[in-house]
Amino acid sequence: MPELPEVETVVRGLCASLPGRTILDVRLGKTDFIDDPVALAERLPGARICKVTRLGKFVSIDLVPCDPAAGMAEHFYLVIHLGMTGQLATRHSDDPVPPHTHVFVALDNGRELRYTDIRRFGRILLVPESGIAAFRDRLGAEPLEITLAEFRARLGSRRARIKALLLDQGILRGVGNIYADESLFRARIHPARIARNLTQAQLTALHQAVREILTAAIRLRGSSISDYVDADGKRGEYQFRHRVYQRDGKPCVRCREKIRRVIVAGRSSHFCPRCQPSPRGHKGSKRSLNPLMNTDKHR
DNA sequence: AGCTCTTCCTGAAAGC
DNA sequence: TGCTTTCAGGAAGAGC
Repeated sequence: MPELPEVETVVRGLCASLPGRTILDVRLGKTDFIDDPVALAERLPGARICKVTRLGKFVSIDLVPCDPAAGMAEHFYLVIHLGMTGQLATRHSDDPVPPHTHVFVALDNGRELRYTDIRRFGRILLVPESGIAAFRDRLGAEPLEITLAEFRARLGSRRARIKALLLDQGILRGVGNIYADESLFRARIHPARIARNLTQAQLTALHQAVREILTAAIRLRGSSISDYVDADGKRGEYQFRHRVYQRDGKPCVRCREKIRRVIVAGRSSHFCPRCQPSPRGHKGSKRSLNPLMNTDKHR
């Protein structure tokens, strides 16, 4: 499932093949995951691809319309979220087409950009130049760029569970279930901890853990759990480095305790019960009869 | 404010 | 064996 490292890997692949190309034609299969399929089919042909970037888990393709008559044409952006099973790849037009391929963007070099998505949880939309700043702003901070001070400010005062906040794209953009669990394990923080009850040291550790985990995952071209492949159809290798994600029942690499899976914030969460101690008073551990035991010493 | 539930969708795996 | 059921999950929206 594509999260920041997977999308970053796809974007790097597309950067090698798309910029400078002109779009000749668009063909669409199922369109229920496309914001405005008519606009897509009308506006893409003739447009030139300037660059490809990542915005959290979104791929953003910067386009300039072909409009020789009207000199200064406004850029627009083809923005793609890969959802759970989305794949973006450039292929030769006569390469075999995998099932569930619903968007074909023909390029001026005999190749085409294809979007394949088994479950169609992905999204495709067009964003005008005038809307791209607002689109970016309603996403949270880039996890690889956020400073410690800003990280603390965004998370440290919240009453929600830390796992829910890590997954909230309006706070941090790009972290999903795999890297949230892996980051919390590295920082030794239980996923159900309330964010504002964490110590400054724990927030610092988490800030660093998120960046280290994401950086390491990008280096290994992401995690291939089921369907994920990059723009060249290649699988990632970070799944072999997972310490907790989908390792429930297996021994913790640090202490040999069995990794557990629980639902936190509606999502399956994997953690080591010994390395990531449960919050006081939370179900699973006996609630203390002494109310003083439930006060938070750290704030 | 933040939680749970539901919806979207398909294929894999479990259940019978 | 072959059918049916269950589950998984990113994000958004409803309702509490």
